[in-house]
Amino acid sequence: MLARAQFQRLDPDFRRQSLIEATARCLARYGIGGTSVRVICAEAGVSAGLLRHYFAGIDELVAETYADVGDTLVANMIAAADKAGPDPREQLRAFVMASFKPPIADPDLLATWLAFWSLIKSDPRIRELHTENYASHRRPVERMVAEILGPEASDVDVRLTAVGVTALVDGLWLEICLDASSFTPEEASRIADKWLNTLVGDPLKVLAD
Amino acid sequence: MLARAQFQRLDPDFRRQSLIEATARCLARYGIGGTSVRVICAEAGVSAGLLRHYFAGIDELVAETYADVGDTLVANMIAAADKAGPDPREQLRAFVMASFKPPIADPDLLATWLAFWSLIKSDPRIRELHTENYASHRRPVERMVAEILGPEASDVDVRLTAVGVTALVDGLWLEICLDASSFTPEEASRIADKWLNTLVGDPLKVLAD
DNA sequence: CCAGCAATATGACATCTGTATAACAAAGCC
DNA sequence: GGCTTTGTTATACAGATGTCATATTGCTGG
Repeated sequence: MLARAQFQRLDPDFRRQSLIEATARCLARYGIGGTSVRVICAEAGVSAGLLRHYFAGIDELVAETYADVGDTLVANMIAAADKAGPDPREQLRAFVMASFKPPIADPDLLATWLAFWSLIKSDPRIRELHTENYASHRRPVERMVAEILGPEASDVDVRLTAVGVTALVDGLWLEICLDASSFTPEEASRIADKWLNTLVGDPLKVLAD
Repeated sequence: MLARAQFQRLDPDFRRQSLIEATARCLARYGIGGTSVRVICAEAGVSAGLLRHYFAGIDELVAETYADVGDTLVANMIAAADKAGPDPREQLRAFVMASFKPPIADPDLLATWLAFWSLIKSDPRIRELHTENYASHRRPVERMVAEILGPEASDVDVRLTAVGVTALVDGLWLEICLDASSFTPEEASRIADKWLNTLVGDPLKVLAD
């Protein structure tokens, strides 16, 4: 009887990445409570012991998954902004609108995100990653806002405007992921447009009055 | 030797409530992953077996905690709105501003909330409670918005305006809880004020243009 | 084609989980 | 004061968890 190969020996980098992606799928599907070493490895089609061959433990794997998902997300949004051309106003608009359509407006993504957020309290590494990711999300917003408002705008104006943009986008994103039936992506875009016009419509001293 | 009383026999309603509050504290402090039957009961100063004397299981206890925390939250915000007097505009403003100050703007509360949200995917009861709580949060917003916009405003206008208010408030609340250093409650209020003026400044056809 | 290394699998481990069961004890009733 | 009720504890159990030590196995350089 011819013995079938019992496993495949793959490129280490590929295996690492496939474990990370399996973790993301599990977090999206089962939440943090249902995502264990064995569940992840089954999803990746791999024995449970292999996890510790590539990662110091499940906590490290989850952290690397956070970094991976977060980077992909920010990269997606920046790519959307870049595609909008050179006008910073159009860039910001594209950046914002990308949040209301797939793959960003996605209940699975929110579920994954919630799993990460729920670890911030207990896991210092996750807390660190969150701070980094949040900064790399806000940085481009502040850059675009600064360009739109022009050099006369104060730092406070820029900062608060960016905060306002981020807040509305996060809130709409949250709601549309939690309950897609409460409003459509187009409606979200209309709301966001109104808000953007208000915030960056008057080029001077928008919020610090 | 005089034997000390080994436990206290308390009013069932009181014990139930103390278990619920202990659960809320544990969720805030340790997250969903660190909140087990034994941890909750230790926090409540009670033996582990007692949980099942008052609740069908830990899932039910967590669900009741969700209902309790959610109701308290909504009640707080409605109380803030009521204290603002009869003008619906001032009511809405007070309702919104309450989100940026304690006890609503509180990292522990967000942590608790994240724990609940992370269960929506897997626990149908939690999903149900979320829908209810969300509705009871939006209902007063829509009521106030409708009063402000007046009878000429279409249902779509009212709905989308309420969505916009809720989204900005949620986003600002999220950010201020996650990182209190990024802006102050006063700054959040200024941003929200600007948004409210935009949304309900023009009494007609605000968003459906 | 063989040797040796590294990727992968296997099984065992202590610990923690939620729950079930039974013994205990505190308060109320007669 | 004894009895009943039931709030409360203690213990045990099966299963799941993360990790570890060890045994395989696939691949590659000679």
